[in-house]
Amino acid sequence: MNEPLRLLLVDDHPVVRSGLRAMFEDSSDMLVVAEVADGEAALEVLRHTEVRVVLMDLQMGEGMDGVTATREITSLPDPPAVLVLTVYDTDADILAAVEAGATGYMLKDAPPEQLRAAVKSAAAGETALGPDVASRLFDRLRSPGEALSPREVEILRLLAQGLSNRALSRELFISEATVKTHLVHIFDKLGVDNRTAAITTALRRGIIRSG
Amino acid sequence: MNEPLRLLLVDDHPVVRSGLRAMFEDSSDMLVVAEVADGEAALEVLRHTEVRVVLMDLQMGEGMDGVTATREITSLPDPPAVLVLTVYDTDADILAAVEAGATGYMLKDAPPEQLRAAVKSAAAGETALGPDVASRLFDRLRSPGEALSPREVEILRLLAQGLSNRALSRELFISEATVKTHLVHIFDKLGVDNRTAAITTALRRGIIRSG
DNA sequence: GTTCGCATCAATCGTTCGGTTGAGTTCCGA
DNA sequence: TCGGAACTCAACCGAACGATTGATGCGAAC
Repeated sequence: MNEPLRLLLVDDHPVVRSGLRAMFEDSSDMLVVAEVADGEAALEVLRHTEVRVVLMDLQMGEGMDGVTATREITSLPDPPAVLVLTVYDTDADILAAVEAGATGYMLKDAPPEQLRAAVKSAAAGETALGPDVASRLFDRLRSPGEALSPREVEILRLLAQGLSNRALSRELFISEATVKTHLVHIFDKLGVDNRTAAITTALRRGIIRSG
Repeated sequence: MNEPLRLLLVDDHPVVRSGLRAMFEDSSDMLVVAEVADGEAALEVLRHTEVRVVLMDLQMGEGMDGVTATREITSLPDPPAVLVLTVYDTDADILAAVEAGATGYMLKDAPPEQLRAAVKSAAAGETALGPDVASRLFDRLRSPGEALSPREVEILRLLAQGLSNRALSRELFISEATVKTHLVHIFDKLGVDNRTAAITTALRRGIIRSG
């Protein structure tokens, strides 16, 4: 362990970047070689600088978002490890990051030692998950949670536009009775009992997206 | 300006706290006298320590949330200024903080100089608002009768949790009739005719956030 | 000192929603 | 070929929702 671990910080908040920098500069075995505010800049740095671990925020106001950047980075030849560092532990974010090739997923409320340990794990190619994250992933895998059928997702998507049952039926060329049947199944699978709760739950789980 | 400005940092993220600390320690005219992770701890510190400005995060995983803490702090005798520092600029967050007595409202993606300037403004008793925040508030004041009232935003926020009218009335200690009246106004102002459409419209406009 | 916005409550009424039960189709895999 | 999952439809009913009308108190603005 002669050479320090070379890190790249990607976060759109100056406050967070300087906090991370301070945190890692305490360790003589780590070196922050650059810090940038978005995905494009991260890729640019990686083009001409050797980096072992990228600390990646997911939500970035403008520019390339974290998931996209992670996907791009991990598809590079001889890529650095990407350790996602975010404030959200929602299923949608976690799954998206893991699917994009993230080596680890930590929450920003983690204590400094945990973060440093996670960076070292990531550098060694090991998966590093925060405690909450690990349990959440585990829950998900253990109980498939009754996956929604394609038709049900379609209903949910339109439901989130604020359509009534009648409007839904017209949009999908089915009867209102069928719409209601689908809704019953959706409510059941999501563990809710009305359409508004269904929408927020679906958004949280990443089943649908708003916008 | 002999004595440095005494600051208290309240944020549940160690990373952010150390980032803020680093940011303010660069200025010899500011001094971080303590940093804590939740509202209760903040109040405890204030009991025996003189502080001029409190840097307050709104979202804190456990313990007293930022709005409540702000309300408590500003109701103290000879209270310090509370400068809210968060990542969200939705009407719901901003209005709640202002109602609670916050002196300023800044976003975490603000550059260091802006943050330091905001702290000084707050210490002088002046309101300090981030650019996006200011324009949001400005829009409201410019068009009264069209923008949602604080109460309406509050209703909307709970509505997005999937609560029924009855549940809303219980949560807010008002009658179901009043809830319905608010909903009528909300629907009217948002140009929708049901609660699900109201939620998605409010999310899209940044009036509330999901999660 | 009156107007206006805001928040509160009440009563009524038609509509929509959600729960229940039951049943027909197709299609795929065991 | 049998069974199950997915999608479809129907009828019923109580509960929740949304629209309407009307009313009170309060504070800030003008």
